[in-house]
Amino acid sequence: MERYDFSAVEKKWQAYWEEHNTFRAENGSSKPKYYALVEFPYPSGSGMHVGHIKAYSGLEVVSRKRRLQGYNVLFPIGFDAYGLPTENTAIKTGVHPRQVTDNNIEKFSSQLKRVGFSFDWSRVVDTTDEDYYKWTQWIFLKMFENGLVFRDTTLVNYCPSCKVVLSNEDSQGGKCDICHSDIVQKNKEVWYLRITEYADKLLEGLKDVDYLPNIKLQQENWIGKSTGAFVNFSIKENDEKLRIYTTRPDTLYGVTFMVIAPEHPIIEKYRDSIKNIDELDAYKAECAKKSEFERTQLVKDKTGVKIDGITAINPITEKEIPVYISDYVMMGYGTGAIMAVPAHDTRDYDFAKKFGIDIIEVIKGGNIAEEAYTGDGEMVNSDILNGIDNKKEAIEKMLEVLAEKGIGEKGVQYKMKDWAFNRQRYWGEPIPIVHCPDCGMVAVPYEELPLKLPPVENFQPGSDGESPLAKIDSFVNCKCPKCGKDAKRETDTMPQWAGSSWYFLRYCDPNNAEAFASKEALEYWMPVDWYNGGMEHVTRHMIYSRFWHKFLYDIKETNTSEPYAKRTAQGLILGSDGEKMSKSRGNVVDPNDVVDEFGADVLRLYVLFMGDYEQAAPWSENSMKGCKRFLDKVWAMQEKITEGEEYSDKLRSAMHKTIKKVSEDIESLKFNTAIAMMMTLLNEVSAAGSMNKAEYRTLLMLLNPFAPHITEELYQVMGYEGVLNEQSWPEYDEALCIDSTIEIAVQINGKIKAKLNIPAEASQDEVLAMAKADADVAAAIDGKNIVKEIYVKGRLVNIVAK
RNA sequence: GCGGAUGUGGUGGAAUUGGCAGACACGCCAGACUUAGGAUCUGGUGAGUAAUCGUGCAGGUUCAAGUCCUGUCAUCCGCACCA
Repeated sequence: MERYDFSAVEKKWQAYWEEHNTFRAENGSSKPKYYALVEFPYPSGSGMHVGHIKAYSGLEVVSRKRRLQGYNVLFPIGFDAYGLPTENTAIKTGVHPRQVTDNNIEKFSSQLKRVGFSFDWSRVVDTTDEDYYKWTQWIFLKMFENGLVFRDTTLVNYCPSCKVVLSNEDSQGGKCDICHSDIVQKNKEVWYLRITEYADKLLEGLKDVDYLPNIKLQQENWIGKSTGAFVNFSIKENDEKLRIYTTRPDTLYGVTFMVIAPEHPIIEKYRDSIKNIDELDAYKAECAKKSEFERTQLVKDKTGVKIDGITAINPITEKEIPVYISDYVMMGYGTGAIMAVPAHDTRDYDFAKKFGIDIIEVIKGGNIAEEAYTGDGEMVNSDILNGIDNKKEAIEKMLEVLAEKGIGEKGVQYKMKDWAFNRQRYWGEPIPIVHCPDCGMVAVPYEELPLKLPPVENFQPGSDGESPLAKIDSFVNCKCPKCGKDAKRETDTMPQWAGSSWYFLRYCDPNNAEAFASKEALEYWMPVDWYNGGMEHVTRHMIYSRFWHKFLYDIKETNTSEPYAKRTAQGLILGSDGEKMSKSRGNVVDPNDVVDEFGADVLRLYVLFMGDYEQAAPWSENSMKGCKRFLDKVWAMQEKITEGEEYSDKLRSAMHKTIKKVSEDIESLKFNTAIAMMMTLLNEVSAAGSMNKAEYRTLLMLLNPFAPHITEELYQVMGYEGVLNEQSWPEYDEALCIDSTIEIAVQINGKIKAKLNIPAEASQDEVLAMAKADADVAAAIDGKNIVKEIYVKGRLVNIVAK
């Protein structure tokens, strides 16, 4: 036997798979289909790190197992290549983003191929490819046609460093998701997708899918549905109604003031009749200086200014109440105005204390002299509601009253906001809209798609927040598709998330020139059976892509309402220092280095063995050695294989148990214990001296999805028939997983006193008799009364004696 | 503040869901083979001399608790003045 030359063997089988198109998925096959999807990478200049490898290895194992189980498997890969880092590289180096992208994709592909992933390389998609983004634009136009696209001038999240407007999702925590600079607020006209129209559908759809519970929860929280009421408060000085949203209509009797956001339009409208307008303007200016992040920090010390000239009337008590502006009320949620109930809301309480406003208790149960009471209880000081429970009855009753009097109605609000859909940068899909002075916004005709990204000299964005495209006259100036007059093209591009919102559909039929995918292909492949990716994409990419897919379903372009039947998430690989891997910390591990030193099979095995797949785990080169040793032992075992077409008596139950464990653990992402079980089997074999041909063959089959190169090679070396990847997954028999003799523990009063080898079939009485015959046990119960005897089949005996 | 997760040997982590805690692996110790070992093989390895004690901490339920209940602490990750 020669020493295992992993490098040569891995190259050999990778070449074989490529030559034989081993992992090509077949459209229209009669086999059952299985669609396993992993998140396609952003091809950055630094290449992949081992985190990518872990992210793909999970469904890689599932895919290889499914093929052995007789499925026609679609396990595709592609590149989500539009985005700022590439463009920034282009600006810095002067190399065109197209070239940068091609180089990076090349690098990523070669890294992936070296690991031996069984992707269908004939279906690679690249979101920056004209044949791909043609359909991204096409879907955008369909949305435009269906009223889901609009422009609005609002305060937007703007990153001064990247010079782009960001969505809420991209500016969480007040930091730019790309460069981590502080976000500032800017008034700008930008594009939006009306994702809020799908809020309910996105929420409802979660009932029908198999996502991990915490993934569902995160999405639910992100959508943030709340139910309550809209109530109109009259203004004493004029005919205006101040409309508010509340989830607590039960507390209307406790409303002692109102607060509106500093940007609330009512201030501008009644500017002339507000006596302290200078003071309000000064406060507004003060607020505008704060970043969104500062403003949303929960602060105990509330600020605000009373509006002198606008007084509201509580529609239930008909009492006059003051109106304040304060930055703790946001224009972006509800109506930008609130009714304040200081007795039962901590923010209103803080504000009332500071400004000396009345606090009226309307729900019993707390001590409002000390703090706001936000719990439930019996209504007081509330006229018609007195004495009833606030949750059970008061809300319902108040809603009836509001409806009767015509001053309010039931309402629903979402935390999710419409999707700011634009970047003022070059490297993205051009938005296919023309601005015509007469016709307004006009869609580029479908037959003119793709609207190609024009070549430019200078990718640097304008300092005024204009896209570099705005500087190219030949691109900007065009004719209106509707009336033919001179018009101007939109120069914003789409945000990074656009291309990834539908890529899983393109994989089904990647070369289709007539449609984003054929109906037949979608019918056959969709939905994705299992989607695995990172937790960080649960509230962005996942929500966006579900939205696009649901829209396409509604216009009858797709056949399933949900794109992903099942979703799981892998844990991060941390650096060996226990910190998140990052270039700046210098703890990044390059898969190429590992493949060079240990081989692809060891890398694959280790990323799955290092811990719970769904949990974060630190990288350890030492631990990886264990995987290397295991594969070396599997290799060395070839010399000790004896003849035998059936499992031997000695190893039969071990074989069945191993098949069962590995088969089941793969399905529940418990790769670490699946691998441990195979190691255990090999240890047992080493102790027994040998295994036979049938047993070895099964071990190779089970190990194949994890370590495909070495197992294929051994399969060939051993002279088994055909190639391994064309065989079938081993079967097990539940009945044969049981050993004939088992060891059980004997406890006296819960303490272990002895171990006993018994026949598996022994009855309770027989086992107890055997237990009592044991010398240690007999000594322990000598002279005591046996109170209770418990036998847990196959596990233990517990005798309670006093 | 709200929500979620996690807490087990020197380390990464197992534990059939209430039934022998520490599988598997790393590391370490001893031995073998070697001119050599950061290679390989064999054995040992939670703590304690012992009885015993041990799953973040304090209680509780149970014949039996890492697992269930109550309280509490710590770490990590989301969201964050959401009316």
